[in-house]
Order: sequence, then C-alpha cells, then structure tokens
Amino acid sequence: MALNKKEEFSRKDQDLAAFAKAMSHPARIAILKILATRNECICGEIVEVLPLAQSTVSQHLKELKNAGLVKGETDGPRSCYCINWKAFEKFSAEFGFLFSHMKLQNEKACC
Amino acid sequence: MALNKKEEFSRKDQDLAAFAKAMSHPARIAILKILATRNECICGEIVEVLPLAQSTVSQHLKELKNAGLVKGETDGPRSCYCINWKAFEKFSAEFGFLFSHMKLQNEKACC
DNA sequence: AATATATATCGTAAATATACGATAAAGGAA
DNA sequence: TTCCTTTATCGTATATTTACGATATATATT
Repeated sequence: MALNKKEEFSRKDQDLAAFAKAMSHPARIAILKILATRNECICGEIVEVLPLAQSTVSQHLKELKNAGLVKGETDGPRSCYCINWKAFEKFSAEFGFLFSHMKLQNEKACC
Repeated sequence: MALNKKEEFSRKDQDLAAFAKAMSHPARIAILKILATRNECICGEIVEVLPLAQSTVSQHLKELKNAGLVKGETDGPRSCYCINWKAFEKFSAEFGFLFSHMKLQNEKACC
C-alpha cells in the first residue's frame, strides 16, 4: 500500500504540486521571505530568527534546494543561500496561470 | 520529537502554508481543475478520471474541504462538490501578493 | 421490504515529513 | 598544528500522508 501514484498524473500537475509542497510549511515560507529581502544570505542568520534547531533549518533549506527554489553556494563553513529567481519566477507564473484559468470558469455558483 | 512547531510562525505564513499544502498533491490539483471546469460535480465523475481508488479520492476531497478550498453538499449517495470560490480567490490573491512582493526585491542576484 | 448505487468512513500498511541531538566536515584563527 | 565556528549529515523518534479494501450509510429503484 501507499504506492506512489503521483507519477500517473500529468507532468504539469506534478510540477505544480511539487512547487506547492515546497511552500507547504510555514518555516519554508519564512525562509523564502528572508532570502528574498536580503538577496544574499547565510544560513546562520536564518537559524537565529526561526524557532527551530540548526539541523532542522538546514533540512528545510535542502528541501527548498531540491525543489529548485533556492540555490546555495556552500563553501566550507560559510554557505550562502539565495532564491533561484529564474525557477521561482517560472513556478509562480505557472501558478498564476492556474489560478486565473480556474477563475475564468467562476460564473455560476453551483452549491 | 517531531513537535508541532508550525504554530510558532506568523498566522499569515501558516495560512499560506496550509493553502500550499492543500495543493501539494497532483491528485488534488487535478480535482480542483475538474471542479473548476464543471462548476457542478459528482465525486463519481472524478473517480472515473483519476487513477485512484474511490476511497482515496474521497479522502483527497475531504482534505480540500478541510482546507476550505472546496465545499460539498453531500445528500445521501449523490454528493455535490464544488470550488469555494470565495476562499480560493482569497488564498490565490494572498499568494499573488507574496510572489509579487518577493519579486520586487529581485534586483541584484547574489549567487 | 429488498436491492442497487454512490459516497463516506474505518482499519491498516507503508511512505514521507518534521524535528532534534550528536557528530562530521571544512575552512579560519590562534 | 590545534582549536573554534559554521553548516551538513546521520540516527532516530514521532507525526502525518497516501493508499487500499472492507464496511457503513443513505437515498433511489424495483
């Protein structure tokens, strides 16, 4: 049980879902906001602000990185994370399309 | 361990995360799309289209309902689900704000 | 009343996510 | 070289999600 059926959906829906998943934890939203405002960042600063252990923050950053929303140059003890604007732009536009496409149908309410 | 730290983040970030979470599975994105195009729907039609068992689809619908994105009038064996446009509109606008607010900072790339 | 149909819920198994402390790794400072 | 600081990774516990089959429930049909 709990087979992974995700792959049986369209690539587009999978990608949107993966993007949404990356943003599905308040810690990761907070991290993205911080990265966006600083536009150059050290993980340590994030750890100080968030109510989470350093290892947990590192894990969240890894997830954002895996999702492609963040890129990091980790050289030695001082690693620098920042928003992958290109990917973020793409995904947010994709979401915008979905939203507006859905809203176009919102004419008659059914229930 | 695995304490729930989510509540220690801002209400706004929690709400955005909850919305993102609702959309974080391709099945739920697919369901929302179907509901949007039909604008009046029976669960059964969804089950026929998706590669999932009836109980699983019902579960996904419940999650969408709990997140407030969908409302359902379930009378007897024939239940009708549809998009809660008011809530959806609110959340998607909120996300739009987040996106555009973040993008405003995208002037200089750091890494 | 009995049956059929559609949907929800229950029970459960497996996968994934969340969180932490401990430890490793890697570069800078003494 | 040795120590310090910073970040990543490992191990692990718990919570949550995902999925299914079986069953319950509730209306419509016969």
